Amino acid sequence: MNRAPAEEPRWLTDEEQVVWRSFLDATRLLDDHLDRQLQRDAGMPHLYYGLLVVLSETPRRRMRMTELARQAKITRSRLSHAIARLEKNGWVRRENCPSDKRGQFAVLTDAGLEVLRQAAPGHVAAVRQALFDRLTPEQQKSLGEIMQIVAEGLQPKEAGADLPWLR
Amino acid sequence: MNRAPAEEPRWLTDEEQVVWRSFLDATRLLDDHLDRQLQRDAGMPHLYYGLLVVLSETPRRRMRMTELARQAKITRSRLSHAIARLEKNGWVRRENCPSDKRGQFAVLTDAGLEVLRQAAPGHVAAVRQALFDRLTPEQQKSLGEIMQIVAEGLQPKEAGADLPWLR
DNA sequence: CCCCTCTGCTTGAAAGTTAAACAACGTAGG
DNA sequence: CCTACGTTGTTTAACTTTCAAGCAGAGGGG
Repeated sequence: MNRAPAEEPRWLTDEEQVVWRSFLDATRLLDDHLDRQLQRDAGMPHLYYGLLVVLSETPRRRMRMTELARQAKITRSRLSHAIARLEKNGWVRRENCPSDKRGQFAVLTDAGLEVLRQAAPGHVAAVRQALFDRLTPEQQKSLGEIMQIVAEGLQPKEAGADLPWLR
Repeated sequence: MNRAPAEEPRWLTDEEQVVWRSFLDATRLLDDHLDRQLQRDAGMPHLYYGLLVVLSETPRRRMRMTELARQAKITRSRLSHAIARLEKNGWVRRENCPSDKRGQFAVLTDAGLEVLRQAAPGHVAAVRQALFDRLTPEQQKSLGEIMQIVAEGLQPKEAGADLPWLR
């Protein structure tokens, strides 16, 4: 049997600790801030807003469920519930996929596009004010590179990877 | 009456869009990843683990509820629920504050400390593997600076700020 | 064609979070 | 004192997310 190696783990250094805490604090606060802003101004959480945005940028304002889950980095289950709620609001409707009878499209309705148009300016302003306006161009660039690396690291190309939208 | 200015909002540039999407993707994936890791290895979500960590670093392994909420950047309501759950697990217990009869301390139990000890190595490893090991020292430094700025920007010192732990 | 497996998506229950209201205590001013 | 108001923490209900099945259609041998 495999005995656990029981080596002393590589704890975070003091500097790393500080970085990590700042990261947790910033993301928690930012998430909270944007969720609140959108709940107030658009009547939905940030994630749901993001789904509408993705749909709005798509050729016929529609996308297959799994693909939408992949873009949003969430599970299909979560997406199912979210779309159900957005459907109840009249902002999204479902359509069957002609080529695969199991498939569903989520389609952004006119009402959905309208809600987006209403909320977008306030939302961009909030994002700018909380993030971009506080950073130098170099920091913005650096942030982009870092986040790109982390995001890619967490969605490896290999088969069998534990990706939310495949759970 | 104030007429809305209705100026064209400053939309995100293409570069900013890319940065912002990467940020959302990375944080969403990382959150999911660590939540899963801790749910599997410690039987609790990341946030709850963080509460135990904070308590463990405190003089007598205890902290007032509001102060704990402030450190964790969450609402007192959320904390109340979280502590109730951790209490049910036997990892935290509540104690009355002698000097203020409204006050409560959350106290880390021995069992709580033990669960932390068990889970900590795996958790550090996960954080390293997903974040620190992928970044150069310069990037780590930059990330720290950026996150510090964002976090501070979202918790202004002025009275009347909408901070989660004061809601 | 049949069987088996895989894929796409949904469902219902449990767990976690939010928002609003509340009880109880502290505190400052009259 | 005593009143008014702020603070501390909890509670309820509504909402969101997760987890574990589950169902129906696609796909690939035999």
